[in-house]
Amino acid sequence: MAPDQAPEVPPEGSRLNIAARRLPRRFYARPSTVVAPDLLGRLLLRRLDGETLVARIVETEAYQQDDPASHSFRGRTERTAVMFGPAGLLYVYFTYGMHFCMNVVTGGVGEGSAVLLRAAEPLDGLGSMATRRGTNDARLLCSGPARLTEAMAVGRDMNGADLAEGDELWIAAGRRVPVDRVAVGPRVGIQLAVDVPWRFCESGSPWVSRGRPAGRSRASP
DNA sequence: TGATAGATCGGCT
DNA sequence: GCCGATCTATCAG
Repeated sequence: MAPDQAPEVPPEGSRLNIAARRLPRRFYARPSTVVAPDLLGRLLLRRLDGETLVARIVETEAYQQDDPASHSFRGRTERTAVMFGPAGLLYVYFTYGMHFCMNVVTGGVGEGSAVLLRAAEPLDGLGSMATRRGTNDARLLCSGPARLTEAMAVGRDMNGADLAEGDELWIAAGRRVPVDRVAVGPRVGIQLAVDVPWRFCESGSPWVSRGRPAGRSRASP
């Protein structure tokens, strides 16, 4: 820990207070390109075995149906059905034969839009996350969509979970990242529609995934 | 420190 | 069959 950093640690009570405010369904019932940047700084909470894991969202990506890179692009299938459901549901998919990623469904029913949760800053339950991730490096716990999903113990069984009402997984208001500290860039791992800058992350955050927006990468000591 | 290949399997062409 | 909203290990410099 660097003494010169002097991070402002909020009192326990204030953190709990912030964490208690669950985002309502209407928060998600907006265009994915609006919800995605608005999710930065929010708190992702997971109740697991009597413990509550907490992670602060620092990176997201927006997807829409008229988007060749979106799973919903080719219309509704059994796999992508949740994406076409009501806003606030969780869409979990399996990829590359070994990884799960999680999205929050946005917009209206039948719209097929969602926001991919790409990275977060672990706040509580680090031990539990570390065990599942198989590493003690805090930066490697949630800095990537599949990493975040594994750290939060989200799997296929969580597909379709309701973040607006369920008690296993939800998102609390936290503190929104100011617009001037939101960095925008092209999405990661996408071959199509690379010109669409729908990736959002907290500027300068050490918790974002690798493959940062090209251009500014201020050297780290 | 940075780039590259391999792992591994479900969904879609 | 092929490719993918990824991660990790390994190799080169």
